[in-house]
Amino acid sequence: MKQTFGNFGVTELRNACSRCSLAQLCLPMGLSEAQTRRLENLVQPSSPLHADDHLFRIDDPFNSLYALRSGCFKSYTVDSDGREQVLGFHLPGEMMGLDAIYAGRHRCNAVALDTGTVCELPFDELTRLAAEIPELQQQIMRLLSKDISTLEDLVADHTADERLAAFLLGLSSRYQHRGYSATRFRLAMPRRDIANYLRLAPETVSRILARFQEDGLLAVERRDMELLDLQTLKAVAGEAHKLVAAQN
Amino acid sequence: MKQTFGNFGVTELRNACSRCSLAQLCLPMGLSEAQTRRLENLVQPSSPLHADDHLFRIDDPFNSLYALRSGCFKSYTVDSDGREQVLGFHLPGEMMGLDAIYAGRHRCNAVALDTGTVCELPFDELTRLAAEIPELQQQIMRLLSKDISTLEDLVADHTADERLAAFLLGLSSRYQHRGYSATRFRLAMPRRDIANYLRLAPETVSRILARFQEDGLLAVERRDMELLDLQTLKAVAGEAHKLVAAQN
DNA sequence: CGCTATTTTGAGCCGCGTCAATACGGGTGG
DNA sequence: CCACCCGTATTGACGCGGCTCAAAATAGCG
Repeated sequence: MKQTFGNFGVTELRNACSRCSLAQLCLPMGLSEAQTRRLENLVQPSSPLHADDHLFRIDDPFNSLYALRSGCFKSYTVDSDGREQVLGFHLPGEMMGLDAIYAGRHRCNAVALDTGTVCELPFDELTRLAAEIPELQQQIMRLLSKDISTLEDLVADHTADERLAAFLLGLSSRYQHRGYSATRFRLAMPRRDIANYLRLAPETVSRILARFQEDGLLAVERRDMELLDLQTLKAVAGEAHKLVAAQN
Repeated sequence: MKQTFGNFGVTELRNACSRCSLAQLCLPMGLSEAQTRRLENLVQPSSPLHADDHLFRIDDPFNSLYALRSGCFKSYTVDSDGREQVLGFHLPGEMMGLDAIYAGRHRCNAVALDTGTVCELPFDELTRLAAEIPELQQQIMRLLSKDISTLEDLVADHTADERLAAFLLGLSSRYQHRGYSATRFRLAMPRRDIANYLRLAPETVSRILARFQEDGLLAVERRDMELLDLQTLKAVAGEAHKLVAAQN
């Protein structure tokens, strides 16, 4: 029974916000049942992306926002010297492409770090619906504003220790909100990407992780991370604990 | 004739977007004459702020966005160690408070660097109007998205030279858009604030300015700045030339 | 005309980047 | 099942950009 055809498939492909477990983290947050159904009608079907598949690239015309449904994505720019600048990691329920609204073209690349699916939201339809549903308009603005807050935290100049501790705590918190363990998780990204995101060298990340492990703050084995002392990690992160390490 | 009373004053106090020279940079951008008049009806009168006057502070409840009408403002946070983190400098026509939408409370302080006036826009009224005027809804989202783009540029890790050159070019461009000289302007902020914004030490900013001057790229005397070689400055700024050095 | 804040200049140092070598691990083919 | 390969991660040695500390110039202001 591997293949089912007929009009059965159409509703299968369409991502139904009203039945999505992420609804309370994602765009439908705060919307009524009826409003959510109107929103889900504009979600475009999309097939899964695999590791290294790009969702969009710099200068692509901006037509849609994307909500991540499963998997983990990375957004990044490439500067004039050809060097990558990681802007954020995205977990299920988070939006991608928000920075493209202003210029009308994508300002960064978005690539899958593992297999995942996205919900495509055509922007003109979305804004039309937002004009009719005040709660949706409000929610879009809140998501945009949240991205600004996150980036404001990221630009603050902190030491390498503070940045890394804050990054791990941010991931922890985001996994927890999604129903996963706050203390044990698998890093979807290589050290190089973590380092780049935090504006550090990969060697520095490696050394600090080793030291945190010596100090009993965590246990890390390649991509497998276990946070052992959240209290001290928060102290190390200092003010940077607000660095939720997400968004664009 | 220094004092005029009576109902004459009421319309004086109200800031009329339709007669404001900044309309094409600010929120009314892209709005029709009629739409602009509806917008200006919700602008709250406000008296001028002087240097060091705060427009809002961290944790103040968020009720309004503010558009700068004249003067120059600085937004900044204070971390757990009591150290300032400058988030941006704001010129006339730019918005302040956008990062507060998400949390419902202000996430930064906004302070006047010199005497200036702002237009207060009550956020609930603004969103109500935005639901009726699609162009306004669009414009608000564009401004939010622009802030994200600006911060994305700021987080990129560049050398001190690149950062400072990009900062000066960003100011130049913003002054030019407002009808002022692109090459001669007065810095509204002390070195300390410039350095903090660029995540550098004030001494570093001072030294680099001295070197830029030796190299004939600019002439600077305290707050008075003249850019002499935009071409080379752009080359120094490299990719960072997009750092418009503004917004939140 | 002194007082104070700002800016500049100098000297030394340290956190983190760079370079280089090694270790590890997962995948592939024999 | 093992040998090999190659990308990822770790570890060590060293250098440098920019920070810190200190002090001198300069300007604004009462």
